[in-house]
Amino acid sequence: MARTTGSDGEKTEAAVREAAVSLIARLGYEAMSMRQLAAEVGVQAAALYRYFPTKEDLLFTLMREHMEGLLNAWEAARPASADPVTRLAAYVENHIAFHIERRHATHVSNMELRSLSHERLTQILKMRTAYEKELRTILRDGAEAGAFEIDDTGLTAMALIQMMTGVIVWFRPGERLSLAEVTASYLSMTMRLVGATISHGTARPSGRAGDAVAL
Amino acid sequence: MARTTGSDGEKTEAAVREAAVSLIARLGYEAMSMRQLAAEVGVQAAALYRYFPTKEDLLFTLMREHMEGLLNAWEAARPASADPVTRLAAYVENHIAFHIERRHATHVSNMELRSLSHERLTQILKMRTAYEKELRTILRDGAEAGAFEIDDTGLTAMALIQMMTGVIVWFRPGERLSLAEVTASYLSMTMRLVGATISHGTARPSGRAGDAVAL
DNA sequence: GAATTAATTGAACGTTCGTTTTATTAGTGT
DNA sequence: ACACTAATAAAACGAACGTTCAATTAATTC
Repeated sequence: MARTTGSDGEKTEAAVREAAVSLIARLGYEAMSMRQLAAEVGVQAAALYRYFPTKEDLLFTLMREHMEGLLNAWEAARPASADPVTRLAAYVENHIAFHIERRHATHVSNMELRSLSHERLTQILKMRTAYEKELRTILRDGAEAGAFEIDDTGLTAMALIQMMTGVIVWFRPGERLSLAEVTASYLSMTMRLVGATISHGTARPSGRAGDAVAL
Repeated sequence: MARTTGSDGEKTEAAVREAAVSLIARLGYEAMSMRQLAAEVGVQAAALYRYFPTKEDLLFTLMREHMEGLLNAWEAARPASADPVTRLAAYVENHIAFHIERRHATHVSNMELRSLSHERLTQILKMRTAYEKELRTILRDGAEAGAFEIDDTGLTAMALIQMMTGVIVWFRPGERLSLAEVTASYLSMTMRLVGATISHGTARPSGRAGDAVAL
């Protein structure tokens, strides 16, 4: 046989991407075979090579677009305000919303870095560093303005990002906690962690707030 | 050829474990071949099967012993005191010390869970859950005693563990920060995050402390 | 409706994988 | 010195891997 009725390149490529993200997140990049991916899409393995020249190209494309999406989301969400507390809150809210929305893709981007070539790894890490730098800048500005009390800006940024990203490990939509509740809790924890002393306008979560922070 | 001069089963097995942890951490379980592992040990691939019946058995052994080590370390480090702040501090110190000391093994235990059979995965997760429960208990006790201010015990425990474990991603011994400095910073961040209000005896880190906590 | 292009199949290629089998040598107990 | 066991090498197994190629059909263009 050959071309099948109703076949459409764009649709197939989209299906491949979607299935790949899900399969790689579940099995891991090395454990997923091209034949497995093809079967998930409902196509023969050879057909995949019309859209991605190699398996690694497919992985890299998924990762690059994920990171670009993250940077774009922050670009769109970043507030005009110079108030560090507001900026930090926006960063936390955007980070959690984005990562919960794209749990599988985040998993792939965080776990499969070692399967990239050196050059492509560098490219992805550059984007990641740029994103983290945004947080460090907010923390430094806040510390200098006296709004935060922070030991070490770099260390605090890493701690916060790992804490927030970790949400994708245990959070399942529709379970005990809603996205809004989780976000509110993480916001509250973040503000305490950085010793925020200035309040901002976001609504309060379940009731308790910190001593040092009024949310 | 066959048995080589000076060959010793115990030494070979230890060398296999060590090399396996390092290789799996660097390449991933699926990407590491038994031949590669054998070459690292300086032996033929077939020799590995004298010590581990299958590749998955090897992985499972490494993981199980890592988790047992973690639980034992906490058992030994857990303070007799009932003071939640002291107990939380001990948990944080033990967690960071253990994970930095065994960065590679931690990486393996966190990243390669999906390569285990269902039954073995359950076994590892049971140990992990037991360890996390220790933290939840401390947090709940502290909250009930009024020593902590916590929104959600489970969520806070996950956030703390992910924050602390994340240290292995960026920490490199002998770089900018010492283990003691990192531990002190994480202790400080932890205490603020849980809204600790009671001080305890541990020495202060670099200078700044929180508003809510005096360390 | 013929020519062209797009999408896919089915079969095959060489390589590598985890694992098994058999043979051979080093060490150990007597 | 001799039997026995422990530790390995060497070779081979079938299966699965990523990828390529030629053939074939569906859709599109003119």
